[in-house]
Order: sequence, then structure tokens, then C-alpha cells
Amino acid sequence: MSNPRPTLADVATSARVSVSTASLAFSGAGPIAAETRRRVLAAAEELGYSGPNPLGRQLRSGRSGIVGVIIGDALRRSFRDPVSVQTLDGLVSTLGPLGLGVLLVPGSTAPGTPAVDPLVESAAMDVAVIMWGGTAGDPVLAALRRRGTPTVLVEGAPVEGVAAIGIDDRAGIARLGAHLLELGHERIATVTLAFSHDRREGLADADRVAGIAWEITRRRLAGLGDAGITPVAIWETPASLVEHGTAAGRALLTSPEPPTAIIAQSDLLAAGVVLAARELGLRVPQDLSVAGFDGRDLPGLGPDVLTSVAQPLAEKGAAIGHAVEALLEGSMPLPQLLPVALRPGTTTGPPPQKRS
Amino acid sequence: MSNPRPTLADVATSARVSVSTASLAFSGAGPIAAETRRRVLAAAEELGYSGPNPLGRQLRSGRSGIVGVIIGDALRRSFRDPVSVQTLDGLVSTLGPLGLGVLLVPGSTAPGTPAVDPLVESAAMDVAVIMWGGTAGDPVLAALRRRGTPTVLVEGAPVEGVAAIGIDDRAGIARLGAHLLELGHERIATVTLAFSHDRREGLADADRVAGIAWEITRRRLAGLGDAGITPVAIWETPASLVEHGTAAGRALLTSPEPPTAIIAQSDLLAAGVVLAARELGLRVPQDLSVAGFDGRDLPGLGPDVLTSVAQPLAEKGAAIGHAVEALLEGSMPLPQLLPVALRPGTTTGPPPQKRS
DNA sequence: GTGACATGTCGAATCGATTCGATACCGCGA
DNA sequence: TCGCGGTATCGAATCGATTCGACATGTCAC
Repeated sequence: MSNPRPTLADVATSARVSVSTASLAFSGAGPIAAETRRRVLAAAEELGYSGPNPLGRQLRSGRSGIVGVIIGDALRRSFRDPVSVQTLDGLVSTLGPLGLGVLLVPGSTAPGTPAVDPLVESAAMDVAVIMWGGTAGDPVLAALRRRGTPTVLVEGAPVEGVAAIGIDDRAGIARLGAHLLELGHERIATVTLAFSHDRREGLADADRVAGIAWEITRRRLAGLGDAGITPVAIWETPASLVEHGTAAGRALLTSPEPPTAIIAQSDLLAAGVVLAARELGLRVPQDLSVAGFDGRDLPGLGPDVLTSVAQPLAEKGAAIGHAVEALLEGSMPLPQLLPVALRPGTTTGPPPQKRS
Repeated sequence: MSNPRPTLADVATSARVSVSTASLAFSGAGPIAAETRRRVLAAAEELGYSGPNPLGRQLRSGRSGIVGVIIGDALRRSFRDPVSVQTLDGLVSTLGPLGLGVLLVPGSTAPGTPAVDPLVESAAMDVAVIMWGGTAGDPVLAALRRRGTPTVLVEGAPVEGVAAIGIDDRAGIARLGAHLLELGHERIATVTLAFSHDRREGLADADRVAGIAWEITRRRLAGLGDAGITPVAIWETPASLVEHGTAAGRALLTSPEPPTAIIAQSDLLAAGVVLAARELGLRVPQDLSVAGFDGRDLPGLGPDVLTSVAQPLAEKGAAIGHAVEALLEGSMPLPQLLPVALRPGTTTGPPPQKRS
């Protein structure tokens, strides 16, 4: 009973037609008599043949119907951030109706390793999507280009021949900065995303800042400059997670001259900062203003609503999906920069009175 | 320059060897002179040939190297639960070194729809993993069996010919129940996971309970019975999310005779219950004991540590990975029931004094 | 010197489908 | 009656690799 699975040829024989006719019966691409078709289908049913083997079809068409999504070094880390998950969800929703599947591809074999996962080199994928930009001279991107796999770079630095989708985070952060300046803040610190694969944690000096490899981190930092802000402190984190925000908050708020406002590069980090502030007995926003980025509602902050910049996650996923579609059709989609919107919450307010 | 990509045949011609020899040079499966090999590789380099086309290889070997992971109806919902993410992470970590990729496959085309996603029928996958059990007579499982795709069922009811991996949640819940009984609780309510695809929210009567389709929900409920508990109320939720826990908590705690303890079938739900209790001015655990399931540490509960049952997520992922491996080798892995451990926290205590 | 054996290379079959061009057959109008 | 156009079917080539058996060469022992 568990014989080698029946093939189209078996079905054709059993239905007493040629393979080509049998193929027609399934694909419907070509003229076929209703009666013949019925006979083929009946034979298939009887033999337990459940449709054409995708492998054969793929070889012929040269298409695998698979979109490789390159996530960071660890699924766990990427997916603890709801931003990743929702973007991916938007992508899957767009790709599904097109009959495309999403293959999860780790970027590097192990966290911190530059070695590219073998899947990047060898998996059958029609298009690749690099979810988190990528650093300059990214080996993953290099491998994909060598293979000739059309690629969509999300939140990355523009690269010739690679489709780009991103949000206008730089302008968003600038608006956030302007908001805080209007409120009267003068001592503003910032908590950033990871600088590079080394994922250090702590205060960053000028040298460190100059060496930022992740485009997204650099760009959001630049947004502050656009607003005319020179942060009194820049704290880099290993990843966008609440606990790293808490660590940052503790450190920044216990420094000799603590900031009156902290801009975090993500909502999770901002939530962590708020928790740290509470821990230290500071009231938000009376004693400290905190702003985040992404515009998701987080549980755990109680009644507080984080001041943030909302980015359209589902739309981003859809935009990536459309870029993939375009690449499959052989055209290069235009770079897209999706708009973001300042979303004032209850965590920002005027700075505390100077105790002069 | 963007000519049709070079094939192994092109490389072979250019290196003045036969295709078979060229193949050997890449695969290393067979004797080949170092010099010949060098020449082939050089020719490949020059032509811009980046290794054998996976499609061709796959057809020949009959293997795609892809494991389809069937997630619920919405990625968003599944992945907001850290339990899913961590299990998946464990799975990817185990499969990666084996050269296997994970294809994300939505179960149904749209939430609530019984229609099976076309990917289930047509994607090239060597093995399928159904992440959340599946209901009785699951159309997805039926489709996979029809295709003859070896399948691993996670947290599901045992099915002949399908590999099963799960945790001993029933015993875990029983232990949790015993713990509460020891503390002296008599009025215990429970907040469950989804009953079926209809994902209703609210109190469940006996009829409803009898019709539970999701095995995992049924089993965890049975654990209560094992402990000798007849819940004073059973609240079903659409999904394991904090907000559904909050809704459940509000309803259960404002009922005429509120429970003194609530067992939630997941930590996220339990966290929601705790938040609802706080909202209503109840102290945890003085006025209300709350227990969850999964044993993850959640941000947002402040200093409280949820009493819970810890399940080994990374191990679960690894166990699934090994089951996949076994199926690929043609053997049927033994069903596995991973052990869980009661993890007492600060959210359970003796019931409040009776106000008699 | 000859047979046994290892090594390296090649030709051809094979995996399972799709697709193009050829062929057979039909009815219909000239 | 012949030829034409359209429909249904078939045969064979094709996609890009792997793999088996055959063959040629070289080495070694007897």
C-alpha cells in the first residue's frame, strides 16, 4: 500500500490516455474533452494520486513559489518584537493569495557569527526578503547577489539592483524630537537599537556612533539631529526588548545629570524605560518624559499610553509583498518610504521645574 | 549579462569535462582528480555559476529539504504568544543544522474558514508539522494524509500514522489544581484556550464543554478534573492573549459569587486576569489567587511572579525536530510527552477569610 | 607478461511534470 | 468531393541535476 507514490504517468496509463493529456486534465491549460478529463480524474482518484508533484512542476517552470525571508540571527529575538511579527503577518497575507510560501531563513548560522546560513546559499527561493536592513557589506546580501536571487531589502541602506521598502523613520524621530523641544526639554537622551552584530550594551561614545553598521539605527539617530537635538547620552542596546530598555533606563536615570526626556528607538525599549523610571520612584511624565517608536499598544504599562510614532505595519508587509510580486514579474519596484505619524500619548509632558 | 543563468552543462562544457564529472566536482560524491575538480570550479567561477540549482537536485532526490509548519489561521495571533515563537525557534535551531528549511503555512485561507490554504495541498514539503494539535477531523490533517506527507502533530490527539509530540499538560494542570486545593481554595474558576475554530468568548455551559474541538483545551480542562476540581465557572477565550484574559477576569470577578482562585490555561491569559483583578481593586494573592500555564516570565506584571507550570519550550522544539528527522528516515518516532514542572510564584496564596 | 584491482571519466537513464509541434478526426462551406 | 478551420489527443523534447554502469588507464603482485 505504501508503494512508490503514483505519478502522472501511472494515472495516464490507467486512464488510457497519454501523459500530456493527463497533464492537461489537471492544469486545464489547453483543450480537453470533458469526458476525457473526467476519466483521468477518476483514475487519479482510484490510484490515490493527489495532484501533480510540485517538484516536477517547479523544475519545468523554474519557479519554486517560495519567498525566502531572512530574519536576524535568532528567530527568538526577532519574533519577541511584535513589530517583526506583524510585518511578517502582513507579508504572509499578501503572498498567500499569490500562491507563494514564506520560507524562514536564519541570517547567520549562530548569533554573532558572520558565517552565512547554508540555506541562504542553497534553498530554492524565487525572491529573498531581508527583514532588517542589513549592515554595510552584509555577507547575506552578497551571497544572494552571487546567486542572482532578486532581493527586497527592508529598512536598509539603498543598494543598486535591490528593491527597497522602508518607513520614514528619520522624519518620524525628528517629529518626536520637535515635540519634546516644544514641551521645553533641553536634556534629552536616547536609547537606540543595536549598532552592529556585536550587539553591545551601554553608553556609546562618538567613535562607537561613527561605526554604526545597522542602517536603521543610524537613520533613527540622524532624525534627532534633524530636529536639532544633540542627545546628552546615547545608550545602545543589543536588541529591541523590554529588558534592555529597563537596563538603559536605570543607567541613564541614575547618572549625575539625568535627562528630562528619553527617546527610545522602539516601543519595547520605551516601555522598559518607563518601568525603570517607576522603579526609581519617578513619575512619568511629571518627572520624566518617555517616547518610543512603532506605535503599538503594549500591555503592561497600565493606563499609560506611550507617546510614539506609529508605523503602518500591515501596509509595510503588503508593500513588501507587492515588491516581491514585481520582482517575480521581472521588473524592479520603486523604492518605497511609507509615512509615519506622531502619536502623542500620556508619557510625555513639560520638563520638571528646574530646582535652581 | 543577465543571460539565462549558466547550468552545470555549461560549466562542464567550459571545463571540457562531462556533466557527470562536473556534478562530482560539486557534490564530492565519487572519485575525482584534484586537478579536474579545480578546473571545473574555475570554470564555474568564470561563468558566474553559483552551485547546482536546487530545483534540479530536488527533483532527482525527491526531497525538497523543506518542512512545512502549519500555524493557525493567523500568523499574527499565533505569534503574539511567546510560546509559539519559542517553540518555533527551538524547531528552527534543530532543523537548521540538518539543512532543512521551515516553510510557514497558514492553516486555513482566512480566520474561521474551514477552507484549507492551497499551500497545504501544493507546496513541496518533505514533512509537515501541525503546531497546535488540530481539531477532530481536521481538514488540514486530512489533506496532508491524502498527499501522503509525513506529519508531526504537536499537542494533538493521537492519530494513527501521525507522529505526536506534546507536553504533559494534563498532569501539570492537575498539580496546579492540587496546589490550590492545598491552599484551601474551594471556589475555583478556569479560563481556557479556544474551544474550536469558532473562537467564542464567554462562559461555557456543559453542552459547550462537551463540544470542545481543540484537544489541548480539552486536555487541560481534564487536568482539573484529575485534581478533583469542579470549576465554579469555565470561561472560554478566542485565543491566548492578555486582553482575553482581562475580559475573562472582569466577568468572572464581578459575578455574584466570585471565585477565590482562577486557573488560566496560559500565562498570557493569567496575566490578563491579574490586570483585571488590579483594576477591580483586588489584591493578588490576598483576595484572589491566579495561576497560569507555560512558565514564561512576562513583563508587565511588575514584581509579581505568576504561579505557573513550566513547559520546556526549547526542548519541545528540539523534540519536534527529531521527530521530523525520524520521519525523513522513514521511521515513525515514538510519541513523546515532555514533562512539566509546577513553578509556584507570588500570585497564589490562601483564600481570603470567609465573611460569614 | 598477465590478471586483478583501484582510480578517474564519461554516456545515458532518471526524477515528474509541462509544453510545443504534429497528427487525427470532425463538421461545414464551396 | 475537396479543403479548411477547429478540437482533441499524442509524442517527444525539455527543465537541471544525480547516479549507475561501462570503460579506459595505470599500478601492483605473482
